[in-house]
Amino acid sequence: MADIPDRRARRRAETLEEILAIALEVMAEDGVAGLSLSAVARRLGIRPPSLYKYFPSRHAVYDALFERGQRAYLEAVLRGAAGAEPGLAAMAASLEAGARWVMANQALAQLLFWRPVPGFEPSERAYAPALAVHDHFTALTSAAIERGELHPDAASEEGQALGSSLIAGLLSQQLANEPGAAFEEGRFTRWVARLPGVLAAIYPPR
Amino acid sequence: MADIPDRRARRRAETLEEILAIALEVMAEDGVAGLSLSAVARRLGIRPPSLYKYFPSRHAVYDALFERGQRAYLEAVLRGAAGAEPGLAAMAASLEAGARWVMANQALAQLLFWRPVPGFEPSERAYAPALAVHDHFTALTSAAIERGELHPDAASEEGQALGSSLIAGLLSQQLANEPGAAFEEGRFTRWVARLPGVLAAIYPPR
DNA sequence: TAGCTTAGGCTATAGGTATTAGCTGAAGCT
DNA sequence: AGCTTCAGCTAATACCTATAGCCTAAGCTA
Repeated sequence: MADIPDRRARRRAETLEEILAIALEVMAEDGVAGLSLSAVARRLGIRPPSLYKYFPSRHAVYDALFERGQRAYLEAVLRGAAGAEPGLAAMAASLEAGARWVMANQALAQLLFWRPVPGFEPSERAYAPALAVHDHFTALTSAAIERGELHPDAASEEGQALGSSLIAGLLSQQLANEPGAAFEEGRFTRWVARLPGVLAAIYPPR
Repeated sequence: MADIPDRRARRRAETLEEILAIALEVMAEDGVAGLSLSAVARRLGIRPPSLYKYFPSRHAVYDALFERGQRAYLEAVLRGAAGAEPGLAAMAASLEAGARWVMANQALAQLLFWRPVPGFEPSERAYAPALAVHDHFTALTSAAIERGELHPDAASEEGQALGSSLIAGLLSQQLANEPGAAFEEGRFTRWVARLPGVLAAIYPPR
């Protein structure tokens, strides 16, 4: 009773997970915008309309994936910083952890950061973790400034814009040009570890 | 006779142009991957199958747009550099001209640089101008090095990777976050003019 | 000018997609 | 034991790309 509080709900949750996992498979094969509910249903062994018992629309599937993706990315970025000395070292660790996550979850990353699906706009709820990621990097920047590793201007709006563009640029280039390369060998990902140094060169302390 | 060498061919070419122009409109409204030949036919006032007299497939339309886009971008980038002093000044002018082109042709730029259409791979012919763009920026870098504005390492593979990531990052962030902003006001595009300075900070001469 | 060719439109059709409506059997609850 | 509800189903609508084949008029040629 308390052991199996709601059998049906559990089975339902399992099926839901299965659907999302298959959707990721399909996206990895056919591209993010190429996700087809019919293909998902086929692989799951049911008819397409039955999927609508779980998600009200194709966009709802994207939204669920978007939310899980943002959460997972946030967690990766936070865990990356956790073990490191605060300041630029933590920033380097966090950026690298995030970049590794992106390279390991390319289809999902494209959905999160490039919005390649025509009519899809994530819900506020799904977008929330992205704000936490932003706050996290703002905090890392502030810590680096306090430690005298960066000029205070690095925390300005323009500094944040440049910082986010740096990592976004490296990853978008890596995904577009060498999606299969290992993190250590990627022409672009190899720069990730040096990104805090780049930032320090542009915003030298004092 | 020599005046109107082939009337039919001219009309055909006109219709072809019209189709591509409408396709751009549709892409701007419904997203790059949301291009529908039926919508194009509807706006042109013909039935969808008639479009196949002009293009053998939807991908062929993308390919024609891709080629024209690459050509136009190449021209923008070359013209930008043309009036400027060689070296970093020319690089700044060229980057800015390219960035302005991207912001003015967002749908096309997404097709060119982000490949958001599931099965679409541009033909070699359509891709050719992209190689010229690459060569152009390599030449600009070399000139800057010769003038003592950059360290020779800027011409290395890793230097080129960073340079292309810098501009790609700024533009992808601008398009994703403030697609409607004017070039001068964009939080990210405002960095474009300072990009050569950034490069010089990372690869200081001597 | 008369006749032939063909480009560029059309309809019909096949097979794919998302989505809605409504039926049904069985699982689970009371 | 009976009731409820859930999770599947089929059928149908309204799109989409793409192919096959018809038909007309524009344009070329004898």
